[in-house]
Amino acid sequence: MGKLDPSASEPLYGFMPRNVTGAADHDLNPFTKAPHTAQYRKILEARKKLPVFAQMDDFLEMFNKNQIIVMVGETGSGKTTQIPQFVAFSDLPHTRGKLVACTQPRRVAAMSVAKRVADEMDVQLGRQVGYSIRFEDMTEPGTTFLKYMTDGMLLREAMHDNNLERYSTIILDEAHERTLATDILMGLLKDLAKRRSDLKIIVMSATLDAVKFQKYFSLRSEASAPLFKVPGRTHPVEVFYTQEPEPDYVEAAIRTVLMIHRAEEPGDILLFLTGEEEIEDACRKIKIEADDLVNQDPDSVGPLVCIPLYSSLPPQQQQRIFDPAPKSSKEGGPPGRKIVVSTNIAETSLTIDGIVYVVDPGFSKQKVYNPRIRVESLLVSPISKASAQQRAGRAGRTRPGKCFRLYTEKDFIKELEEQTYPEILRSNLANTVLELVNLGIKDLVHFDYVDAPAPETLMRALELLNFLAAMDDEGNLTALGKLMAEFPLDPQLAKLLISSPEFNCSNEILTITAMLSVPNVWLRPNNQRREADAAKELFTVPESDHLTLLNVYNQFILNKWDKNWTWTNYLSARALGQAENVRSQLQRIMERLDIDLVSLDDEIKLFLNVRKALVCGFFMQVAHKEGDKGSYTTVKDHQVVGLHPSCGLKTQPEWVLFNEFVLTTRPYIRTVTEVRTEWLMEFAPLYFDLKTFPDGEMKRALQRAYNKKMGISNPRSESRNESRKGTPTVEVREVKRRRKE
DNA sequence: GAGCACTGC
Repeated sequence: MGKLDPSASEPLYGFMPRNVTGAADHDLNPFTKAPHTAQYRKILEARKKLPVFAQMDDFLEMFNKNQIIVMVGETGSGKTTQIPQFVAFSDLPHTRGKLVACTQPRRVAAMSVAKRVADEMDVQLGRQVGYSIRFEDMTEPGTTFLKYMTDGMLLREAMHDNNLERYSTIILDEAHERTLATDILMGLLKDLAKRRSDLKIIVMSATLDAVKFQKYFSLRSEASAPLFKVPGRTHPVEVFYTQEPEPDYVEAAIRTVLMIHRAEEPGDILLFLTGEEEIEDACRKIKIEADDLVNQDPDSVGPLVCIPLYSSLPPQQQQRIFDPAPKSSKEGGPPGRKIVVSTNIAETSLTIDGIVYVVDPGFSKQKVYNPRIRVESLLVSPISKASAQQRAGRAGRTRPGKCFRLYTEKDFIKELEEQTYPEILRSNLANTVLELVNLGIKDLVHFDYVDAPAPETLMRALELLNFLAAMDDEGNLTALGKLMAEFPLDPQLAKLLISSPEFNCSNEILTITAMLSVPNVWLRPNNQRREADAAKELFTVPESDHLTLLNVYNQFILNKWDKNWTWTNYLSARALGQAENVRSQLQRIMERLDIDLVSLDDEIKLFLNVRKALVCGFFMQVAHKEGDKGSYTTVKDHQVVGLHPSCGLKTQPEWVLFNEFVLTTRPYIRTVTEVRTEWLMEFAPLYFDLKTFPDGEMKRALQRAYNKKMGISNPRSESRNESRKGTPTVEVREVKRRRKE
């Protein structure tokens, strides 16, 4: 029992901060003062069986004595639900108007864990226990004292409160996943711990990274942060390797799956492949071969269903992974089996119960960043040992299982990296650098990273921010940069949005920005490509894919009453709904920052202005047509690229501005708008400074435009919206306010 | 004439 003293004043109920034991066994709920429900007692019994529960007193002792703890617990230890509760009982944050925060890399995890913990504590979700994720704040200020949140959300909060004063303890969960946000938070918290001796920090991770984190979080150079260990609770998984390397991993995977189906005990199979196309293809082949097997030998081979799983699948189809395995085709016949063929989404984000066999070819698509040409691309690469272990673990969630690795044991030991490269080493950091500078970190190169990014990556980010006029030459954030950091957008998009009132089209740019921030809205089912392309054609604005996106969004809003509209037009209702959500969030931020929402009545002029505005954000992503084979060369980087086949442009204009550079079968630029030479020189004079261009077609084109401009002499353009001159002044003419919600 | 690993604000 805790130190219950009935005379003590509420709401402490006799608890002493940092001195609580046996916190769960009271008759009354100390937070609501209501008697505990029967459900509470029942859940409490289950909690008591968790490995971590037995270590509560040990944990509290270590927690009370130390400012920073590194904690490891394998799956099934209960750390994510229990540790934050132990901390809350020790901190009693509500008595001091503070909160305990626990971060998660994913939204669903933050939501579902918060719900579970609210039940465990016998309180209503959103009151004492809540969660906070983008678009949804399920907390009650003044009441909530235990908050689960996404790591990105805590990073946003840090921008407005550098000391994170509201929190008594911050718990970073799943730190081993090394998301960009977690990595930045680790750096910030390490520094913050020195300034706020009252703040406690717990870093929770899988076993392999613990020593690295312990060393990183040693506040005094001699002592590592203490480690608290909790055993996991999973079933054993037997691991098999191939004798020889497999030349074709998809073929080998299909063979292995069928071998399991024929020869192994009942139990579902999880096969990891790398992407949508590969998965759909493998499912087709498995289905054909399995049907063959059943036909040949119906007495010993049962039916098999093959279920694809990847993130772009509609939620309804994703749900199919929870369907039970098929029944025997006849009474007393061989049992059926379910096989899920999945991307990495089944490695961490989604858990499928009943999986007994895992087939792991050892590959996944991974993001890589090339700072030289500023391109992020996806590459099929070997996974890490940690990842292979995680995959194998998926076979042992309900009972002992087996994992078939389609590579040799020698390759596993010698060739696979220990850990997946952290995201911070594989990403374009333009956004992150803007965030860090906004957080007051000026010396980005010497910031205390867990793993420091390549200096060239940081230089590229700084260069971009400088060209966008977000930072001055001394590395300080400009007024414009401050505004840009307020938006959850890439710097180019933020700059575009902030510049758009100058062109009287901020309502339209707001829509385009939202559309560019969500997944692809165009659906193109394999067997209906022609119909889908024809449907898309009807929305196409010939000179600009950006305007096409604007058009689609506006039509979507006009037809919202029609449930079939998206479907008949081959559009993703999910993505369009997300765009609507993002748009309203961005609009709220614009209103808060007093950025005007304006439009023009004249559509021709409006569309021209939208294209001009695009130049203000994307002048660094422009390509010039070279030769007559339809190929383009990007400005400054001189990459030869083609217009992506999805591009709606009817001609091949001399200059195009693009949203992204994708490296697939060949280099493509995607989501493209035709722009004019004089716009480039007028709205990005420093980037398109003739002196900086080598001789060639591009320079000659710029020279022609320059001569023409000098000929007609336009003094106004000299002073207009120079790219390094900070916030553009807003001119409002012919304006009407629209969509004022 | 092609794709979208997965997250997050």
